[in-house]
Amino acid sequence: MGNSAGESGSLTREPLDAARADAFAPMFKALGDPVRLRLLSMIASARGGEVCVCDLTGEFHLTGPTISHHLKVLREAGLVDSDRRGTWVYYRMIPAALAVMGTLLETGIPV
Amino acid sequence: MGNSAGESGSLTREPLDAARADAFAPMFKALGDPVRLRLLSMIASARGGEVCVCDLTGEFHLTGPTISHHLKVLREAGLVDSDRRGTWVYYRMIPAALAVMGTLLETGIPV
DNA sequence: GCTCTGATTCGACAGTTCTCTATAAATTCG
DNA sequence: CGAATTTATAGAGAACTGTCGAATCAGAGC
Repeated sequence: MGNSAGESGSLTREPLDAARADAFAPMFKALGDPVRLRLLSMIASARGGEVCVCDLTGEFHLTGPTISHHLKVLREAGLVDSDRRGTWVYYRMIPAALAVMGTLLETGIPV
Repeated sequence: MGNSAGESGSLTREPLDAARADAFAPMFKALGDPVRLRLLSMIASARGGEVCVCDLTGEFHLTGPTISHHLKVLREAGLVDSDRRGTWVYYRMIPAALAVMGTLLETGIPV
């Protein structure tokens, strides 16, 4: 890839350059809202690897359009993908995205 | 700790409840800005474990107050801590915070 | 085709955020 | 003390965000 921020990609190894920061920040930003964090968690932990929007909406005291908006933010951040099957729309996680973020946050300190 | 979201804490294991989402979202939100992502990276990767604000400011095309604002956001999110020694203020990472976030993002899928 | 249901888009509004300038606080040094 | 330096706070303005209600789009089934 030829980047200058280390192959491990960890934030703690060396300073992130501006271009990479611009690329990664939107992912963190997408998770920076409690509703989206729960949505992603529901999607990521769903049995079968995907979940219907109809099963997400009821878990929040929010209208459909608002849930739809948050799902769009997650989608545009590259964290999830969706596809329609008949009447319903199913969302699934993009595992590589979470992996990238997780790698960025590695401290090298055992938890 | 007696939580209901699993000891591993991973987002992918089971859905995050609202209270935990409220607790964790601000950390992600704090990293959701490219300037703060770079600031945290500079702080986290600094030799000696800490860095003087005077060494951060020059790396951005932003005024001092703006950098100060972003550092405050990182501090209030619990990601960094600061202390003044003489004229200068030094910031250092709180490693446990990054570890918590990293654990949340674990997919169980080897990178 | 018409209607019903599920999901998204549109338009609006209150609240928040990012940035700046100006000012203030903390500390050192003469 | 007074001046210089470094960092933080206060206040303001433009831009963005989260939420809603209304309208629209996509399919299923009569």
